[in-house]
Amino acid sequence: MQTTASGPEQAEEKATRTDICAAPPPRHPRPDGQDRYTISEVAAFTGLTAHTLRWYERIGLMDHIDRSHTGQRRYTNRDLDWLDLVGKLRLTGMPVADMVRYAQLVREGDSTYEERRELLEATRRDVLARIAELRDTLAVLDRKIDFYTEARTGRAAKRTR
Amino acid sequence: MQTTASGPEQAEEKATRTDICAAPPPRHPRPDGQDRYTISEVAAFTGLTAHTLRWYERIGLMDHIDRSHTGQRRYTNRDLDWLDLVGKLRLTGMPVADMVRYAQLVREGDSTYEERRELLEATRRDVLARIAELRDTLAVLDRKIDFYTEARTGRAAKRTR
DNA sequence: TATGACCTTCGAGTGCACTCCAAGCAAGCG
DNA sequence: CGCTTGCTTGGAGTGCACTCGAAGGTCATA
Repeated sequence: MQTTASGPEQAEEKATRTDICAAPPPRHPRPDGQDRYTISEVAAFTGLTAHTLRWYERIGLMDHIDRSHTGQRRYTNRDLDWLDLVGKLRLTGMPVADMVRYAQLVREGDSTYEERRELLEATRRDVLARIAELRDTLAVLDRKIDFYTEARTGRAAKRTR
Repeated sequence: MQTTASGPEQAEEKATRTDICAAPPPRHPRPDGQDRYTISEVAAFTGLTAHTLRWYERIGLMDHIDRSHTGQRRYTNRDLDWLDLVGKLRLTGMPVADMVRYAQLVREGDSTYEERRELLEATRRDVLARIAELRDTLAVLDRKIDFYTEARTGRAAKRTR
């Protein structure tokens, strides 16, 4: 389905994993035009490794990717959109098996709309819950950071770990 | 491994591990009073297994826990507080190794305040970033859910909340 | 005094999500 | 032509965070 206006933060996170550079959004402009990207182009664009892209295909997380006359993978913009969604779902902590399930439903056609909606709604609830947890954690972190900051500036406070 | 009799705490542990349900606080009231909890009490309270609690101690994520005269672990309220923090940090995706590092700093005493503060601030930034990512993902999910919902009702209401 | 729940240790096993390897084919370049 | 680079495959290896097993000790209750 549609792409997103989604952000550089995905590419950025991936980049952080491989290089240590974090400053400028290393957003590879999607090489628009011909809709037939090699695996290394897609790797550069998504931040995933070529190994991982092949693995995604093997486990059924992606449809069989189109091949060139010599058997090399040629990814389409549609594939890139799908990878974008997969990246987002991955951020939510959704297990790969569940994403594979969703991919299967998509392959099975329109009759699976209802089940897809349910799966997405369950995911949505998870995301909401996780955001709440993180906010909670943030409050704890802030309290501790305050403690250490105050200790630094000389004020006494009670001992925390 | 014939532990069927201890039903409630096992069921509880399973539940905590599988659903990340956040609605009703399933908070075991902390058994206040004597400050000397057995490992299974702590397991029931935290949702971790006894195995995991021993493992945390082995890897240095917890101080050496006090023992009874027969060598059994006796956890204090202070240990419970620490486990609470560990649980929160775990939710942020912080690697166990980093938590061990923090635990070491705590053991090393007041001179490590500054480093602890830095570690916590880095974590805080991570948490903020993750919340932003999740919000972004939520927007994508909502758009897709809308699509499926409209497909079902043949064009209908838009989602609120 | 014996049963059975619960505890101890160390070390090995599990599941997930990659991550890498080896062998081999194909294309572009000097 | 040989060299380099990059792609293909199936299968094996890695790192993390647990998770479990085996062998045995302890303790309250019947």
